[in-house]
Amino acid sequence: MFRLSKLTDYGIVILAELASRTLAASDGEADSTSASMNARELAEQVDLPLPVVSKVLKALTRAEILESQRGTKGGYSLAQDPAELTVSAMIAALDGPLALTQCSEGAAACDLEATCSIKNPWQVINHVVQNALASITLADLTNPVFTAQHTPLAALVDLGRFGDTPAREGS
Amino acid sequence: MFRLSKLTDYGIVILAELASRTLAASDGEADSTSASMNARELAEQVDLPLPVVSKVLKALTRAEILESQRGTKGGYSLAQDPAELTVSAMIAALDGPLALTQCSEGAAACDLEATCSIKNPWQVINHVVQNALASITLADLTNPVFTAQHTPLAALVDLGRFGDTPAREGS
DNA sequence: TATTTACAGGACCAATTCGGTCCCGTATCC
DNA sequence: GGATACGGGACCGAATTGGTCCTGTAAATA
Repeated sequence: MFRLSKLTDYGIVILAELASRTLAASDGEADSTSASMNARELAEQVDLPLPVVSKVLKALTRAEILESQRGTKGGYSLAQDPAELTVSAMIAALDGPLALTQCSEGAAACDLEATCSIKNPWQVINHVVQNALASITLADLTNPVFTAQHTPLAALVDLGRFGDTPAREGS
Repeated sequence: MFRLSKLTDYGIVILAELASRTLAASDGEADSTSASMNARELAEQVDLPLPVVSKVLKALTRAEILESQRGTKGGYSLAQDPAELTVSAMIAALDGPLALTQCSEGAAACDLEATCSIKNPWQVINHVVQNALASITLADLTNPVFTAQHTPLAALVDLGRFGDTPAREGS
């Protein structure tokens, strides 16, 4: 069904939570100090079982998207500026690298090589999707413009269209 | 791992085969008459088990991407102009509608509603990906520009605007 | 330094999904 | 009427996935 795993879904929700906390706490200095929350707090906040949240957090830490602090006052905090952290990176951290099709995984993974005439195009598709996902950052996700209920999504939606696709101007 | 199913993969290979046949046969009139091939021929051509190919063909027919002809001289042919048939449509036909996350599937599918602050952005992401996939057509896939081995993919990648390396990626 | 808190890393299992096969029905051609 | 081919599912084994749990290690506090 071409969907990403629940873990990834959770992960992004969690990151969004952390990002909004960070935003709420410090104003001027965005990436210097991120809010720190431990697994339990986050689990409550997001209303998911602790073990699950914990699992996700570990994975994100391993991917260096989060930083962890052990001990009594331990917890997790963002390791990157939300504006630099792309959706594509989050997905890669939790779901593994984007690989829509066998062919695109690597050299000999696809045994249709001989007859498959569109090997390359698949890679192209991968790239297009990859880039689409790389064009959205965590900051975008927590941006009130998007969180509002009935927003002119159109702006961002058009983003994906190839003719006009500014929106990523901020880079 | 955020990949689409093998069935979809096969489907696109099959469609590409059919499209290139069509292209080879008729020149001027692109969509008026599409090449017709039966399941067995296609299976051989693509080097996949007949039952599998057959399954894919049925699904594509149901989605009205292909037209079928029964009987002795039966077979399948493209129901649409390759230039009009998008990758997104092919995927939808074989993998179901694009729905990256529970939230985006429909109203009450997601029980995190209360706490999930990024419901809407997920939909945005869906759309962005959707549009990325809608920007590539079957005709593109059979275009020699793409099928050539080491092609300037850059062209298409840039197509996505997002530039080759989204600046953010390399951070 | 002993104790408590919290993360790290896996092992593990149940449940779902996916890939692939098969079968029976119907339409078309000869 | 017989042969060919598509149509629609049922079905099953295999591979993932979602979720839990357990053992270790690091940090803070008394």
